[in-house]
Amino acid sequence: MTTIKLHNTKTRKREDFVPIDSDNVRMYVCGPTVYDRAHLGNARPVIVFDVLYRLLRHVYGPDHVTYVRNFTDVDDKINARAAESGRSIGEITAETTQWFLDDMAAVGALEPDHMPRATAYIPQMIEMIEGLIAKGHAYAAEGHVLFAVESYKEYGALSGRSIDDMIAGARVEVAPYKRNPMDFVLWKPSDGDTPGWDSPWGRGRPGWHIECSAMSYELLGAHFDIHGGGNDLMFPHHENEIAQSCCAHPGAGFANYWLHNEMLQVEGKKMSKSLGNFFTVRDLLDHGVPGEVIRYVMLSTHYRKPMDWTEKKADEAKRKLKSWYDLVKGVEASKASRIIIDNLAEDLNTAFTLRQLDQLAGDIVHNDKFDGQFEAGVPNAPQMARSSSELRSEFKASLQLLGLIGDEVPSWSEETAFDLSRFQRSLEAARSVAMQTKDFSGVDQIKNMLIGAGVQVQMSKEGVEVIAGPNFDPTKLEALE
RNA sequence: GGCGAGUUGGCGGAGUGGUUACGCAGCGGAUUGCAAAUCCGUGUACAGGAGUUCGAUUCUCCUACUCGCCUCCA
Repeated sequence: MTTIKLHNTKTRKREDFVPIDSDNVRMYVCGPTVYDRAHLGNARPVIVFDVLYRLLRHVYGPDHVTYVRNFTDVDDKINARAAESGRSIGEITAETTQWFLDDMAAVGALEPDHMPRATAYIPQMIEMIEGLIAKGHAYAAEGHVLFAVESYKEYGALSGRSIDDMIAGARVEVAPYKRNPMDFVLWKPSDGDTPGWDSPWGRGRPGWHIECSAMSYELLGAHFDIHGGGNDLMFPHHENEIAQSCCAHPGAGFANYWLHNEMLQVEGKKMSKSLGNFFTVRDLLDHGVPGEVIRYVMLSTHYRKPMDWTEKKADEAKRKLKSWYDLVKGVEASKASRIIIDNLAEDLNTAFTLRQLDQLAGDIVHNDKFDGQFEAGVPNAPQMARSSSELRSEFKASLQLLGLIGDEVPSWSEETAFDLSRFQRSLEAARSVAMQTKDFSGVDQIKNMLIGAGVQVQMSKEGVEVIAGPNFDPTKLEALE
C-alpha cells in the first residue's frame, strides 16, 4: 500500500500518514462563511484538499474515507449583509451556499461526504459550551460565554505563540468582562434584529470557532485524522478549535495531522478588496477561464507555497490542457499511473505530478509514431513496450485522479463549430496556382488575413489545414468575404 | 511587536550532500514556396557570508531581501 507523507503543522515535520482506522479515514476542512461569492483564494484549499481526498480514496478505497467540510451560516458578516440588502439571512445563506457548490464543482472539486451547516448544530454547540463551563474552561459573563485561555496550557502550541507574546502586540477586542484579553467568545447575546437561539445564557448566537469543534465531534468523533484549512486560519481559528475540542474531550487527541495551505496572490500581490485585485471564481469562469484551467494553475504550485495567479499561467494551462485532452478523446480510462500516485503521496507534490503527466503525454506522442508497426512486420520498426491505447487509458485515469477531466473531454477544448472550409478551399486553390506560377503573394495575402482573425494556418505537402486558434474572431473573417 | 514561509537559469517551477528535473520563451537544425505545427538538438542557475564535510545549491549559524498571518479576507 502507498504510504502518504504529509507535512504536519502541529509538528512542523513531514510525517508518514498513519490513519487511526484505515477502514474509515476521517478529514475535516474548514469551509466558507456563506455571505458572498467565493473568491479565487477560497478555491485554493478546496482544490488542495480535494486532491488529498481523491488520493485518500484511491489508497484506502472510496468507501473508507469520510470528508467533512462545513458551511458557516451564522456570522456577523452575514447579518451585516442582510441588514444592508434588506434580504433575509436564510435567503442569503441558501443562495450563497448553492453558488459555492456550483463554483467548486466547476473547478472539479468532489463534494465532501458531509457538508454540515452550523445552524443545524446549535444544540450540540450549547452542549459543548456547557461542558466547558462545567470543567472550568469557560465562564459566563454579561450574557457572553468566554473560553478561558489560561485554563488550557497548550494554548498557542499550533501556531507557536505564547499567551504573553500575543497580549504584547495584541489586536484583540478589549472587553471588561474578559478575565484575560485573549479569552474568546463561545456564545454572545443577540438583540431583536440578530438571529438567536435560546440558551442557558439567554437568547444568543455562537462565536466563530465553536461550530467547527461541535460539528467535527458530531460527524467524525473526538479523535480523527486530518484537519485542514488555509494558514490564515491557524491563528486564531484552529488554535481556538483545539482549545475547545481538547478541553471538551480531554485525552481524545482531536486531529492528528494539521494541514495548512499557503495564501494566494494575484500578479505578485496579495489579493484583497482594498487593493482592487479581488475577483471571484465566478468572475473567471464568466470571462472564459475554464474551471479545469483554474484547477491546473492551482496545482502547479505546491500547496504550502504562496501561489501567484497570473494571466500568463492561465494561458499556459489552457494550452497544455488542450493538448492533453486531444490525446484522450473517446478514450476509456484504466488505472492511474504509479508515478502519479507516488508523487501525490509526497505531501501532495502536485507541481511535479503535472510535469510527470506532461512526460506521459510526450510518451504517447512518441509511441504513436511506431505503434503496432513492429507487430505488423514493418522493417526496422522498434517494439514498443506498451501500446498507445494502453498509455492513453492510463493517462486519462491519471488526469481523472487529479480531477482535471471527468468522463468526457470538456467542451471548451473542442474546436469552434465555425465552418472554415470555404476559406480552406480558396486558400488551397490559390496555393495550387501559385505552386505553378511561383507567385505566392496572393496566397500570403489570404493566409495573413486568416492569421489576423486568429486562425491557425498549416500548409504541408499533403494539403492545407485551417484551425480556429485560441483567439479566433469570426467577425474579422466577415471582412474577407 | 509576535508567528511563519520563502530567496534556484529570461520567466514559471521541482529536486538532490558529489552525476546540473521539467514547462514556456530563446537559439541552432530538419521540414516548409515562406510560415505555422511537429520533430531533433541546445541552457552548468541555485541571495550573500561563515561553518560542518574529502566535497554543499542541498546540513548548521548569521546577514540581507521578499511574502504572508496576527484586521476585512481562506
